[in-house]
Amino acid sequence: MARGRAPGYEDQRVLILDRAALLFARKGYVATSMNEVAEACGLSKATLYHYFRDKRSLLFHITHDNVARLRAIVAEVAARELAPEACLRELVRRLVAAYAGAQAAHRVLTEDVRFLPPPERERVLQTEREIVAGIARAVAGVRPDLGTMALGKPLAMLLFGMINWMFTWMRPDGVLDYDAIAPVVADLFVGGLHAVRPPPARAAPRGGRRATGSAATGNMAPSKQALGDKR
Amino acid sequence: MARGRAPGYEDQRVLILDRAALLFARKGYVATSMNEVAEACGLSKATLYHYFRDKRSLLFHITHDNVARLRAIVAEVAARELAPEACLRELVRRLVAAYAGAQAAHRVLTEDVRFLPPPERERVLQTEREIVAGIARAVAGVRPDLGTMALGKPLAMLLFGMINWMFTWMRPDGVLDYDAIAPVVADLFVGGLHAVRPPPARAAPRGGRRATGSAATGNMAPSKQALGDKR
DNA sequence: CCTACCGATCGGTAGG
DNA sequence: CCTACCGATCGGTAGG
Repeated sequence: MARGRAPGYEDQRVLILDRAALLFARKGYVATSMNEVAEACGLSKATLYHYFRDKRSLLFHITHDNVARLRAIVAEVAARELAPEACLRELVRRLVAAYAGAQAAHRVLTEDVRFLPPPERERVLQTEREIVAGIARAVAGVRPDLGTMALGKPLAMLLFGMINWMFTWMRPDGVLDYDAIAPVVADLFVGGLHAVRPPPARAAPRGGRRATGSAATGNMAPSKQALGDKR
Repeated sequence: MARGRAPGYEDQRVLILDRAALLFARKGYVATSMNEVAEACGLSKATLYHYFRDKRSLLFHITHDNVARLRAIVAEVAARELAPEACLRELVRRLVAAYAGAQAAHRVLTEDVRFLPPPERERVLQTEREIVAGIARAVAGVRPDLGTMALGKPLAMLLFGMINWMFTWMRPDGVLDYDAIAPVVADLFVGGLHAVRPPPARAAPRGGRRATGSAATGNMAPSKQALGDKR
Protein backbone atom coordinates (compact mmCIF):
# COMPACT_ATOMS: atom_id res chain seq x y z
CA MET A 1 0.00 0.00 0.00
CA ALA A 2 1.03 3.59 -0.54
CA ARG A 3 3.87 2.35 -2.68
CA GLY A 4 2.62 3.25 -6.16
CA ARG A 5 4.34 6.32 -7.55
CA ALA A 6 7.02 8.12 -5.70
CA PRO A 7 5.16 10.77 -3.74
CA GLY A 8 6.55 14.23 -3.33
CA TYR A 9 8.41 15.14 -0.19
CA GLU A 10 5.41 16.88 1.32
CA ASP A 11 3.02 14.07 0.43
CA GLN A 12 5.34 11.58 2.04
CA ARG A 13 5.42 13.67 5.20
CA VAL A 14 1.63 13.81 5.31
CA LEU A 15 1.42 10.06 4.87
CA ILE A 16 3.92 9.48 7.64
CA LEU A 17 2.08 11.78 10.01
CA ASP A 18 -1.15 9.99 9.24
CA ARG A 19 0.24 6.54 9.92
CA ALA A 20 2.12 7.72 12.98
CA ALA A 21 -1.05 9.31 14.38
CA LEU A 22 -2.85 6.00 13.99
CA LEU A 23 -0.12 4.10 15.79
CA PHE A 24 0.22 6.68 18.56
CA ALA A 25 -3.55 6.65 19.03
CA ARG A 26 -3.64 2.85 19.25
CA LYS A 27 -0.62 2.11 21.40
CA GLY A 28 0.25 5.46 22.92
CA TYR A 29 3.15 7.68 21.94
CA VAL A 30 5.70 6.25 24.36
CA ALA A 31 4.92 2.62 23.59
CA THR A 32 5.20 3.14 19.83
CA SER A 33 8.66 2.64 18.38
CA MET A 34 10.09 4.42 15.40
CA ASN A 35 10.66 1.00 13.89
CA GLU A 36 6.91 0.42 13.97
CA VAL A 37 6.22 3.79 12.41
CA ALA A 38 8.72 3.08 9.64
CA GLU A 39 7.24 -0.33 8.99
CA ALA A 40 3.69 1.05 8.89
CA CYS A 41 4.86 3.52 6.24
CA GLY A 42 6.73 0.93 4.21
CA LEU A 43 9.97 2.78 4.92
CA SER A 44 13.22 1.91 6.57
CA LYS A 45 13.87 3.63 9.84
CA ALA A 46 16.70 5.61 8.26
CA THR A 47 14.32 6.91 5.58
CA LEU A 48 11.79 7.84 8.18
CA TYR A 49 14.47 9.90 9.88
CA HIS A 50 15.04 11.63 6.57
CA TYR A 51 11.56 13.13 6.76
CA PHE A 52 11.41 13.86 10.49
CA ARG A 53 14.27 14.82 12.76
CA ASP A 54 13.08 12.71 15.66
CA LYS A 55 10.13 11.08 17.31
CA ARG A 56 9.06 14.26 19.08
CA SER A 57 8.75 16.13 15.85
CA LEU A 58 6.19 13.58 14.67
CA LEU A 59 4.23 14.22 17.83
CA PHE A 60 4.53 17.97 17.48
CA HIS A 61 3.28 18.05 13.91
CA ILE A 62 0.39 15.70 14.60
CA THR A 63 -0.82 17.75 17.54
CA HIS A 64 -0.03 21.17 16.11
CA ASP A 65 -1.70 20.57 12.75
CA ASN A 66 -4.71 19.39 14.63
CA VAL A 67 -5.18 22.35 16.97
CA ALA A 68 -4.46 24.70 14.08
CA ARG A 69 -7.35 23.14 12.19
CA LEU A 70 -9.68 23.49 15.15
CA ARG A 71 -8.65 27.10 15.66
CA ALA A 72 -9.38 27.85 12.02
CA ILE A 73 -12.83 26.34 12.41
CA VAL A 74 -13.59 28.47 15.45
CA ALA A 75 -12.40 31.57 13.60
CA GLU A 76 -14.47 30.78 10.51
CA VAL A 77 -17.65 30.27 12.48
CA ALA A 78 -17.07 33.42 14.51
CA ALA A 79 -16.55 35.42 11.30
CA ARG A 80 -20.01 34.51 10.08
CA GLU A 81 -21.56 36.45 12.94
CA LEU A 82 -24.50 34.14 13.36
CA ALA A 83 -27.16 34.58 16.02
CA PRO A 84 -25.82 33.37 19.39
CA GLU A 85 -27.56 30.01 19.49
CA ALA A 86 -26.99 29.30 15.81
CA CYS A 87 -23.33 30.14 16.30
CA LEU A 88 -22.92 27.67 19.14
CA ARG A 89 -24.77 24.99 17.24
CA GLU A 90 -22.65 25.53 14.17
CA LEU A 91 -19.53 25.37 16.33
CA VAL A 92 -20.62 22.02 17.72
CA ARG A 93 -21.44 20.69 14.28
CA ARG A 94 -18.12 21.76 12.80
CA LEU A 95 -16.04 20.52 15.73
CA VAL A 96 -17.74 17.14 15.76
CA ALA A 97 -17.15 16.88 12.02
CA ALA A 98 -13.48 17.75 12.50
CA TYR A 99 -13.15 15.03 15.11
CA ALA A 100 -14.84 12.53 12.85
CA GLY A 101 -12.26 13.25 10.19
CA ALA A 102 -9.24 13.03 12.44
CA GLN A 103 -10.02 10.65 15.27
CA ALA A 104 -6.48 9.40 15.69
CA ALA A 105 -4.92 12.85 15.74
CA HIS A 106 -7.45 13.95 18.32
CA ARG A 107 -6.67 11.13 20.65
CA VAL A 108 -2.96 11.86 20.32
CA LEU A 109 -3.67 15.50 21.07
CA THR A 110 -5.60 14.81 24.24
CA GLU A 111 -3.34 12.11 25.64
CA ASP A 112 0.19 12.64 24.42
CA VAL A 113 0.74 16.38 24.26
CA ARG A 114 2.42 16.10 27.65
CA PHE A 115 5.33 14.25 26.07
CA LEU A 116 6.31 17.28 24.02
CA PRO A 117 9.25 19.28 25.31
CA PRO A 118 8.04 22.49 27.00
CA PRO A 119 8.49 24.98 24.12
CA GLU A 120 6.57 22.88 21.59
CA ARG A 121 4.01 21.87 24.17
CA GLU A 122 3.43 25.49 25.04
CA ARG A 123 2.73 26.35 21.41
CA VAL A 124 0.09 23.65 21.20
CA LEU A 125 -1.45 24.59 24.53
CA GLN A 126 -1.56 28.25 23.56
CA THR A 127 -3.58 27.37 20.48
CA GLU A 128 -5.85 25.23 22.62
CA ARG A 129 -6.47 28.22 24.85
CA GLU A 130 -7.46 30.30 21.85
CA ILE A 131 -9.95 27.64 20.82
CA VAL A 132 -11.43 27.52 24.30
CA ALA A 133 -11.60 31.31 24.38
CA GLY A 134 -13.52 31.30 21.10
CA ILE A 135 -16.03 28.78 22.40
CA ALA A 136 -16.30 30.72 25.65
CA ARG A 137 -17.26 33.81 23.63
CA ALA A 138 -19.98 31.84 21.89
CA VAL A 139 -21.24 30.63 25.26
CA ALA A 140 -21.28 34.20 26.54
CA GLY A 141 -23.32 35.13 23.47
CA VAL A 142 -26.09 32.81 24.62
CA ARG A 143 -25.76 33.50 28.34
CA PRO A 144 -24.13 36.89 28.85
CA ASP A 145 -24.65 36.67 32.60
CA LEU A 146 -22.56 33.52 32.85
CA GLY A 147 -19.95 35.01 30.57
CA THR A 148 -19.63 37.98 32.89
CA MET A 149 -19.07 35.60 35.77
CA ALA A 150 -16.18 34.03 33.88
CA LEU A 151 -18.11 30.80 33.59
CA GLY A 152 -17.75 30.86 29.83
CA LYS A 153 -14.48 28.97 29.84
CA PRO A 154 -15.50 26.26 32.29
CA LEU A 155 -18.65 25.72 30.25
CA ALA A 156 -16.61 25.64 27.06
CA MET A 157 -14.44 22.99 28.68
CA LEU A 158 -17.49 20.91 29.56
CA LEU A 159 -18.50 21.02 25.90
CA PHE A 160 -14.99 20.06 24.94
CA GLY A 161 -15.18 17.16 27.34
CA MET A 162 -18.27 15.76 25.68
CA ILE A 163 -16.74 16.03 22.23
CA ASN A 164 -13.27 14.82 23.21
CA TRP A 165 -14.72 11.82 24.93
CA MET A 166 -16.86 10.85 21.95
CA PHE A 167 -14.10 9.22 19.99
CA THR A 168 -13.51 6.93 22.94
CA TRP A 169 -16.86 5.22 22.61
CA MET A 170 -18.36 6.02 19.21
CA ARG A 171 -17.85 3.52 16.49
CA PRO A 172 -17.90 5.02 13.01
CA ASP A 173 -19.70 1.90 11.83
CA GLY A 174 -22.32 2.19 14.56
CA VAL A 175 -25.92 3.07 13.87
CA LEU A 176 -25.49 6.44 15.57
CA ASP A 177 -22.92 8.24 13.49
CA TYR A 178 -21.25 11.61 13.86
CA ASP A 179 -23.83 13.43 11.77
CA ALA A 180 -26.56 12.04 14.00
CA ILE A 181 -24.86 12.76 17.31
CA ALA A 182 -23.88 16.36 16.57
CA PRO A 183 -27.43 17.74 16.87
CA VAL A 184 -27.91 15.76 20.07
CA VAL A 185 -24.79 17.32 21.54
CA ALA A 186 -25.94 20.76 20.36
CA ASP A 187 -29.41 20.29 21.88
CA LEU A 188 -27.91 19.06 25.12
CA PHE A 189 -25.41 21.86 25.46
CA VAL A 190 -27.43 24.80 24.20
CA GLY A 191 -30.55 23.62 25.99
CA GLY A 192 -28.59 22.95 29.14
CA LEU A 193 -26.97 26.35 28.98
CA HIS A 194 -30.35 27.98 29.50
CA ALA A 195 -30.89 25.86 32.61
CA VAL A 196 -27.58 26.66 34.29
CA ARG A 197 -28.04 28.65 37.46
CA PRO A 198 -25.07 30.80 38.38
CA PRO A 199 -23.27 29.31 41.35
CA PRO A 200 -23.43 31.53 44.42
CA ALA A 201 -20.37 33.60 45.18
CA ARG A 202 -18.28 31.23 47.20
CA ALA A 203 -19.65 31.12 50.72
CA ALA A 204 -17.05 30.68 53.42
CA PRO A 205 -18.64 28.44 56.02
CA ARG A 206 -15.39 27.36 57.59
CA GLY A 207 -12.75 29.91 56.93
CA GLY A 208 -12.65 29.67 53.15
CA ARG A 209 -11.39 32.58 51.05
CA ARG A 210 -13.89 35.16 49.98
CA ALA A 211 -14.74 35.21 46.34
CA THR A 212 -12.73 37.93 44.69
CA GLY A 213 -15.53 38.94 42.37
CA SER A 214 -15.96 36.73 39.35
CA ALA A 215 -16.52 33.06 39.85
CA ALA A 216 -13.81 31.31 37.99
CA THR A 217 -10.98 33.60 37.02
CA GLY A 218 -7.67 31.90 36.89
CA ASN A 219 -9.25 28.53 37.10
CA MET A 220 -8.38 27.47 33.60
CA ALA A 221 -5.29 25.66 32.58
CA PRO A 222 -6.16 23.21 29.82
CA SER A 223 -4.01 20.11 29.91
CA LYS A 224 -1.92 21.40 32.76
CA GLN A 225 -3.71 19.71 35.54
CA ALA A 226 -2.92 19.81 39.18
CA LEU A 227 -1.25 16.45 38.89
CA GLY A 228 1.89 18.26 38.03
CA ASP A 229 4.18 18.59 35.13
CA LYS A 230 6.10 15.82 33.47
CA ARG A 231 9.72 15.29 32.77
CA MET B 1 8.36 10.03 54.51
CA ALA B 2 6.01 7.19 55.25
CA ARG B 3 8.83 5.53 57.08
CA GLY B 4 7.68 6.01 60.66
CA ARG B 5 6.24 2.84 62.13
CA ALA B 6 6.23 -0.33 60.14
CA PRO B 7 2.91 -0.25 58.31
CA GLY B 8 0.90 -3.41 57.89
CA TYR B 9 1.13 -5.28 54.63
CA GLU B 10 -2.19 -3.96 53.42
CA ASP B 11 -1.42 -0.37 54.39
CA GLN B 12 1.86 -0.56 52.52
CA ARG B 13 0.04 -1.78 49.44
CA VAL B 14 -2.44 1.07 49.62
CA LEU B 15 0.37 3.58 49.94
CA ILE B 16 2.18 2.12 46.95
CA LEU B 17 -0.94 2.22 44.79
CA ASP B 18 -1.50 5.81 45.75
CA ARG B 19 2.01 6.92 44.85
CA ALA B 20 2.02 4.86 41.67
CA ALA B 21 -1.29 6.38 40.57
CA LEU B 22 0.19 9.84 40.99
CA LEU B 23 3.25 8.98 38.92
CA PHE B 24 1.26 7.20 36.22
CA ALA B 25 -1.10 10.16 36.01
CA ARG B 26 1.77 12.60 35.66
CA LYS B 27 4.08 10.77 33.30
CA GLY B 28 1.92 8.06 31.83
CA TYR B 29 2.08 4.37 32.69
CA VAL B 30 4.61 3.35 30.06
CA ALA B 31 7.01 6.22 30.76
CA THR B 32 7.04 5.56 34.49
CA SER B 33 9.69 3.11 35.68
CA MET B 34 9.38 0.80 38.61
CA ASN B 35 12.47 2.47 39.96
CA GLU B 36 10.58 5.74 40.10
CA VAL B 37 7.64 4.10 41.81
CA ALA B 38 9.95 2.49 44.34
CA GLU B 39 11.72 5.74 44.99
CA ALA B 40 8.45 7.63 45.41
CA CYS B 41 7.48 5.08 48.05
CA GLY B 42 10.81 5.18 49.84
CA LEU B 43 11.35 1.52 49.03
CA SER B 44 13.93 -0.45 47.12
CA LYS B 45 12.71 -1.94 43.90
CA ALA B 46 13.04 -5.45 45.31
CA THR B 47 10.78 -4.48 48.19
CA LEU B 48 8.28 -2.98 45.79
CA TYR B 49 8.21 -6.30 43.98
CA HIS B 50 7.47 -7.97 47.27
CA TYR B 51 4.16 -6.15 47.40
CA PHE B 52 3.20 -6.34 43.74
CA ARG B 53 4.05 -9.10 41.31
CA ASP B 54 4.80 -6.73 38.44
CA LYS B 55 4.11 -3.34 36.96
CA ARG B 56 0.86 -4.44 35.34
CA SER B 57 -0.59 -5.49 38.63
CA LEU B 58 -0.11 -1.92 39.90
CA LEU B 59 -2.07 -0.69 36.91
CA PHE B 60 -4.75 -3.29 37.39
CA HIS B 61 -5.34 -2.49 41.03
CA ILE B 62 -5.36 1.27 40.47
CA THR B 63 -7.93 1.03 37.68
CA HIS B 64 -10.00 -1.77 39.17
CA ASP B 65 -10.31 -0.22 42.63
CA ASN B 66 -11.40 2.93 40.91
CA VAL B 67 -14.17 1.54 38.73
CA ALA B 68 -15.33 -0.59 41.64
CA ARG B 69 -15.76 2.57 43.68
CA LEU B 70 -17.70 4.27 40.90
CA ARG B 71 -19.91 1.24 40.44
CA ALA B 72 -20.66 1.20 44.15
CA ILE B 73 -21.67 4.85 43.97
CA VAL B 74 -24.03 4.22 41.07
CA ALA B 75 -25.57 1.28 42.92
CA GLU B 76 -26.01 3.28 46.13
CA VAL B 77 -27.73 6.16 44.39
CA ALA B 78 -29.98 3.80 42.42
CA ALA B 79 -30.97 2.02 45.64
CA ARG B 80 -32.31 5.25 47.10
CA GLU B 81 -35.02 5.33 44.44
CA LEU B 82 -35.08 9.08 44.17
CA ALA B 83 -37.27 10.97 41.74
CA PRO B 84 -35.75 10.81 38.22
CA GLU B 85 -34.22 14.27 38.16
CA ALA B 86 -33.05 14.14 41.75
CA CYS B 87 -31.45 10.77 41.02
CA LEU B 88 -29.49 12.12 38.08
CA ARG B 89 -28.41 15.17 40.02
CA GLU B 90 -27.27 13.06 42.94
CA LEU B 91 -25.36 10.82 40.53
CA VAL B 92 -23.55 13.83 39.11
CA ARG B 93 -22.77 15.16 42.56
CA ARG B 94 -21.42 11.86 43.81
CA LEU B 95 -19.39 11.13 40.69
CA VAL B 96 -17.80 14.56 40.68
CA ALA B 97 -16.96 14.13 44.36
CA ALA B 98 -15.39 10.74 43.62
CA TYR B 99 -13.27 12.30 40.90
CA ALA B 100 -12.23 15.09 43.19
CA GLY B 101 -11.00 12.54 45.69
CA ALA B 102 -9.12 10.38 43.22
CA GLN B 103 -7.94 12.57 40.37
CA ALA B 104 -4.80 10.61 39.66
CA ALA B 105 -6.51 7.24 39.62
CA HIS B 106 -9.13 8.62 37.25
CA ARG B 107 -6.63 9.85 34.78
CA VAL B 108 -4.86 6.50 34.85
CA LEU B 109 -8.19 4.79 34.30
CA THR B 110 -9.09 6.83 31.25
CA GLU B 111 -5.69 6.80 29.59
CA ASP B 112 -3.80 3.68 30.58
CA VAL B 113 -6.36 0.90 30.83
CA ARG B 114 -5.34 -0.13 27.33
CA PHE B 115 -1.96 -1.28 28.63
CA LEU B 116 -3.55 -4.00 30.71
CA PRO B 117 -3.37 -7.52 29.31
CA PRO B 118 -6.73 -8.51 27.80
CA PRO B 119 -8.20 -10.52 30.71
CA GLU B 120 -7.59 -7.80 33.30
CA ARG B 121 -8.58 -5.09 30.87
CA GLU B 122 -11.82 -6.86 30.16
CA ARG B 123 -12.66 -6.98 33.86
CA VAL B 124 -12.20 -3.23 34.17
CA LEU B 125 -14.13 -2.51 30.99
CA GLN B 126 -16.99 -4.74 32.10
CA THR B 127 -17.31 -2.73 35.29
CA GLU B 128 -17.22 0.46 33.23
CA ARG B 129 -20.11 -0.84 31.16
CA GLU B 130 -22.13 -1.47 34.29
CA ILE B 131 -21.51 2.10 35.42
CA VAL B 132 -22.60 3.47 32.06
CA ALA B 133 -25.67 1.23 32.12
CA GLY B 134 -26.59 2.61 35.53
CA ILE B 135 -26.30 6.19 34.35
CA ALA B 136 -28.23 5.31 31.21
CA ARG B 137 -31.07 4.05 33.38
CA ALA B 138 -31.10 7.33 35.26
CA VAL B 139 -31.19 9.18 31.94
CA ALA B 140 -34.09 7.04 30.79
CA GLY B 141 -35.86 7.90 34.03
CA VAL B 142 -35.86 11.57 33.04
CA ARG B 143 -36.47 10.99 29.33
CA PRO B 144 -38.14 7.61 28.82
CA ASP B 145 -38.58 8.29 25.11
CA LEU B 146 -34.83 8.66 24.60
CA GLY B 147 -34.20 5.60 26.75
CA THR B 148 -36.47 3.56 24.51
CA MET B 149 -34.50 4.73 21.51
CA ALA B 150 -31.33 3.41 23.13
CA LEU B 151 -30.01 6.94 23.43
CA GLY B 152 -29.54 6.49 27.16
CA LYS B 153 -26.03 5.13 26.83
CA PRO B 154 -24.75 7.72 24.37
CA LEU B 155 -26.14 10.45 26.62
CA ALA B 156 -24.55 8.79 29.64
CA MET B 157 -21.27 8.81 27.75
CA LEU B 158 -21.62 12.53 27.04
CA LEU B 159 -22.06 13.13 30.76
CA PHE B 160 -19.04 10.94 31.42
CA GLY B 161 -17.09 13.00 28.94
CA MET B 162 -17.80 16.23 30.78
CA ILE B 163 -16.79 14.74 34.11
CA ASN B 164 -13.77 12.83 32.82
CA TRP B 165 -12.48 15.92 31.11
CA MET B 166 -12.84 18.06 34.19
CA PHE B 167 -9.70 16.87 35.91
CA THR B 168 -7.77 17.94 32.84
CA TRP B 169 -8.50 21.60 33.39
CA MET B 170 -9.81 22.14 36.89
CA ARG B 171 -7.37 23.25 39.48
CA PRO B 172 -8.27 22.18 42.98
CA ASP B 173 -6.91 25.49 44.20
CA GLY B 174 -8.99 27.45 41.67
CA VAL B 175 -11.87 29.66 42.66
CA LEU B 176 -14.36 27.30 41.04
CA ASP B 177 -13.96 24.08 43.00
CA TYR B 178 -15.54 20.68 42.64
CA ASP B 179 -18.41 21.47 44.96
CA ALA B 180 -19.21 24.56 42.93
CA ILE B 181 -18.96 22.92 39.52
CA ALA B 182 -21.09 19.86 40.30
CA PRO B 183 -24.40 21.78 40.34
CA VAL B 184 -23.40 23.51 37.10
CA VAL B 185 -22.79 20.16 35.46
CA ALA B 186 -26.08 18.86 36.84
CA ASP B 187 -27.98 21.90 35.57
CA LEU B 188 -26.35 21.64 32.18
CA PHE B 189 -26.98 17.95 31.76
CA VAL B 190 -30.44 17.62 33.28
CA GLY B 191 -31.61 20.86 31.69
CA GLY B 192 -30.10 19.87 28.38
CA LEU B 193 -31.71 16.46 28.54
CA HIS B 194 -35.12 18.08 28.34
CA ALA B 195 -34.05 19.94 25.21
CA VAL B 196 -32.74 16.93 23.30
CA ARG B 197 -34.84 16.16 20.25
CA PRO B 198 -34.72 12.52 19.22
CA PRO B 199 -32.68 12.16 16.03
CA PRO B 200 -34.75 11.03 13.08
CA ALA B 201 -34.54 7.38 12.14
CA ARG B 202 -31.53 7.33 9.88
CA ALA B 203 -32.56 8.67 6.49
CA ALA B 204 -30.84 7.05 3.56
CA PRO B 205 -30.30 9.80 0.99
CA ARG B 206 -27.55 8.01 -0.86
CA GLY B 207 -27.84 4.31 -0.36
CA GLY B 208 -27.21 4.18 3.40
CA ARG B 209 -28.50 1.32 5.50
CA ARG B 210 -31.99 1.60 6.87
CA ALA B 211 -32.27 2.06 10.58
CA THR B 212 -33.04 -1.31 12.14
CA GLY B 213 -35.36 0.12 14.75
CA SER B 214 -33.69 1.71 17.76
CA ALA B 215 -31.25 4.48 17.21
CA ALA B 216 -28.04 3.43 18.79
CA THR B 217 -28.00 -0.23 19.65
CA GLY B 218 -24.61 -1.79 19.52
CA ASN B 219 -22.95 1.55 19.25
CA MET B 220 -21.31 1.46 22.61
CA ALA B 221 -17.90 0.11 23.33
CA PRO B 222 -16.31 2.23 26.03
CA SER B 223 -12.56 2.47 25.66
CA LYS B 224 -12.51 0.11 22.72
CA GLN B 225 -12.55 2.67 20.00
CA ALA B 226 -12.41 2.12 16.31
CA LEU B 227 -8.73 2.93 16.39
CA GLY B 228 -8.08 -0.69 17.07
CA ASP B 229 -6.67 -2.78 19.83
CA LYS B 230 -3.20 -2.60 21.22
CA ARG B 231 -0.47 -5.13 21.63
C1' DC C 1 18.19 4.22 1.50
C1' DC C 2 20.36 -0.01 4.35
C1' DT C 3 23.09 -2.64 7.89
C1' DA C 4 25.24 -2.25 11.79
C1' DC C 5 25.77 -0.53 15.65
C1' DC C 6 26.12 3.10 20.10
C1' DG C 7 24.96 4.68 25.09
C1' DA C 8 21.07 4.36 28.23
C1' DT C 9 17.73 2.42 30.43
C1' DC C 10 13.86 -0.73 30.69
C1' DG C 11 11.13 -4.50 33.76
C1' DG C 12 12.26 -8.04 36.48
C1' DT C 13 15.25 -11.26 39.51
C1' DA C 14 19.59 -13.19 41.21
C1' DG C 15 22.32 -14.43 45.75
C1' DG C 16 22.68 -13.55 50.57
C1' DC D 1 12.06 -22.57 57.76
C1' DC D 2 9.88 -17.86 57.07
C1' DT D 3 9.31 -12.69 56.01
C1' DA D 4 11.12 -8.62 54.65
C1' DC D 5 14.33 -6.42 52.58
C1' DC D 6 19.21 -4.96 50.21
C1' DG D 7 22.93 -3.91 46.39
C1' DA D 8 23.84 -5.41 42.01
C1' DT D 9 22.95 -6.97 37.69
C1' DC D 10 20.39 -9.94 34.24
C1' DG D 11 18.68 -10.34 29.00
C1' DG D 12 16.42 -7.38 25.66
C1' DT D 13 15.24 -3.34 23.36
C1' DA D 14 14.56 1.60 23.01
C1' DG D 15 15.68 6.03 20.12
C1' DG D 16 18.94 7.65 17.24
